[in-house]
Amino acid sequence: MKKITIKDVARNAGVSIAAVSYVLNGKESKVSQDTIVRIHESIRHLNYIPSITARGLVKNTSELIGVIIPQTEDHKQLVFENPFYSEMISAIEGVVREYGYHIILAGVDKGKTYLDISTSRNLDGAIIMGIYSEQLYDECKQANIPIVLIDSYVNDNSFANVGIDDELGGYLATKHLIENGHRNIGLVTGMIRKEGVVEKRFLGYKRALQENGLFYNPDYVFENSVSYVHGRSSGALIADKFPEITAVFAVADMVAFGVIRGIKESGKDVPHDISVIGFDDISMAHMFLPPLTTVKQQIFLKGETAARMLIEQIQEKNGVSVKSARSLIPLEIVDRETVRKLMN
Amino acid sequence: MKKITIKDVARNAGVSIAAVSYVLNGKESKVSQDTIVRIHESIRHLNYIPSITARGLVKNTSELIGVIIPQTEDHKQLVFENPFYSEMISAIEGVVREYGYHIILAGVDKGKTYLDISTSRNLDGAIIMGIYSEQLYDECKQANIPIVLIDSYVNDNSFANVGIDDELGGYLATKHLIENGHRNIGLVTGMIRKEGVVEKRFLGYKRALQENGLFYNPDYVFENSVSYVHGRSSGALIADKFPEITAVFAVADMVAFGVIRGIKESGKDVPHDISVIGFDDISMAHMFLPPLTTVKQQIFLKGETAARMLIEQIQEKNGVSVKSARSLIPLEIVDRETVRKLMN
DNA sequence: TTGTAGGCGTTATCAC
DNA sequence: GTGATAACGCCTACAA
Repeated sequence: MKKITIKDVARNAGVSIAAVSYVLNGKESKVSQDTIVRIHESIRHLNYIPSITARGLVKNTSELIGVIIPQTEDHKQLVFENPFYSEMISAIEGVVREYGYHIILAGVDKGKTYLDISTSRNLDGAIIMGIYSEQLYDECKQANIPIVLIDSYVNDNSFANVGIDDELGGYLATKHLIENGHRNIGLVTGMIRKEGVVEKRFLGYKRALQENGLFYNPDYVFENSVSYVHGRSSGALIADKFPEITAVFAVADMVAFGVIRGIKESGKDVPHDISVIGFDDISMAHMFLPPLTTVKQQIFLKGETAARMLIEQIQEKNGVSVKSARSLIPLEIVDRETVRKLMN
Repeated sequence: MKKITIKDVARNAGVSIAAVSYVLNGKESKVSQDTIVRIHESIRHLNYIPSITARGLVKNTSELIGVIIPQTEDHKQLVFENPFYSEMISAIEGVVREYGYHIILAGVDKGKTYLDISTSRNLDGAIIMGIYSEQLYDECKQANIPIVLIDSYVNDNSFANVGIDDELGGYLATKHLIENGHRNIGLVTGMIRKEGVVEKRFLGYKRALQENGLFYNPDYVFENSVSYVHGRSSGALIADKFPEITAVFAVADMVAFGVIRGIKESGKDVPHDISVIGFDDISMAHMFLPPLTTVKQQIFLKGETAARMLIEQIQEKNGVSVKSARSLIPLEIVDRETVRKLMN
């Protein structure tokens, strides 16, 4: 089955290759009405589909957008256990497709660096979710294509940026607990790294305590990884050894699920004995039992925004590149059934 | 920032373009030891990365694999609410990357057909999950590239195939319920379409009933969509109006979550009043409360297998293409806490 | 062993 | 309006 090319169309229509290319690229003003229809006919007849590859070679584009997402520790699979990422990708894919782009999904590997795939594939742009080593960002700069970062606090105006105010989120979550009468509030969290999302939430937690005259007790922060298992063991621990803790703030819904499980396994009830608030509002949050009270970030909107910003940057190749744009998605508490009002 | 090409490397190393190309393509036997090292040095020095695009043009490859996944009704987003797909994609991406391929994620749209993206991008292969219209499969055949179908019952040996024995799965689930003493078993399911995954599970359900001398009651099947919401309303309905039903088989874990929610909202308990078994064993199944009893299909293995089969097909371009391979992933009941043994 | 040159499918610049 | 033709970056006979 021979591949049919622009040449075939030209021959079939009895015109030059250039003519075909013109109508293909909307420069129909340069071609007579007559040939236009002849060409269109041939195209349909031959079922011709232009090769993006070939076009890319000359135009130096690929209509491809890289989406980098975190991987599990062992670098074996993408971090998809957390639906957070899939929801975002879904959003990204949707808008990007509108503009004729496709996304290429990749975890960054040991051997192949990001830069490799970016330049070898001639990516038109990239969206990077999560936090990585300095090295990655350096590579990104070298790649020299539009990039938007999601949920990153690197302060580099080579990149556009979309995220949320994580500090505020942590603050809101904790305040919500406090307003419901809780005084001893645990924090179950991943590793608190400088300038990381998790650190900000932690900071918000501390600020809320402080503003309300509560004592910050380091023993109440259970720091390990943003995972269900860590949540689960922490939940059990809290239920067993910290009877004074009446509420916990988990830095992600997945963690919160674990916490609730752990608490229940220790024979206590959520929210009767211990209240729990999560963060993210992944779609599972409202399906969970009991439905999870959480800090809602509009994941879908976040992905959409990132994609829109990227496309914009790609298409304005010429104009003043408004690189260092920064977009903050608003936050909001969704009060469901895992936080109980303490009366006393 | 000028893009550096093979030409630059050649010049820098003081050799011909061909020589560089040779060492790049492992035909080092055609080049002297001396030039090899010179070339390697230049490559590293210049930080040269070959363009897959350009290579693709001549070799007629793209090192790109299309992954087609279902979309929501409105065609606006990918069906990622169900983590089932993300888990599989993660698996696919992992193995495919090992071989230097990348995956391109796309929903099939109204305008752009699958064929469009396949030929315009020059895909090396594709993995298609789910069920589509005849038209898609026709297009696939035209595309004339290796394709493996996941969870499809189209009987066409142009395609390799990986799936599970859905009929058996439905049978196992139902039998498990029966073995636990249940007699009136509801089925909550998506649309039962000819030759669809869901139909098979339904058939298995019927067979189990029959083999155990139970009456198949059409009123007990709640057919609508494979979704949480449908599960939820069905659960409520069953709890309210069908007191004789003591167990339900939900054709997907997501549905089961909904069923359980619906039942609880109607003031009944799972599994005390009504038992529920799901299907898939997505990772959320064991995190749910109560942990879901379900038919485990090894989602990760499924994706991996599909990817491996595809790669194999792609790389054997020459040899007898073993297209119509079919791989069945084994099934197994995972007994957790949503099915109760009835004593009577 | 090394280099020259044609070609992969497009686009875009020129002459005609 | 139209059509050669030179790129784009790379691979690979074929010659040298």
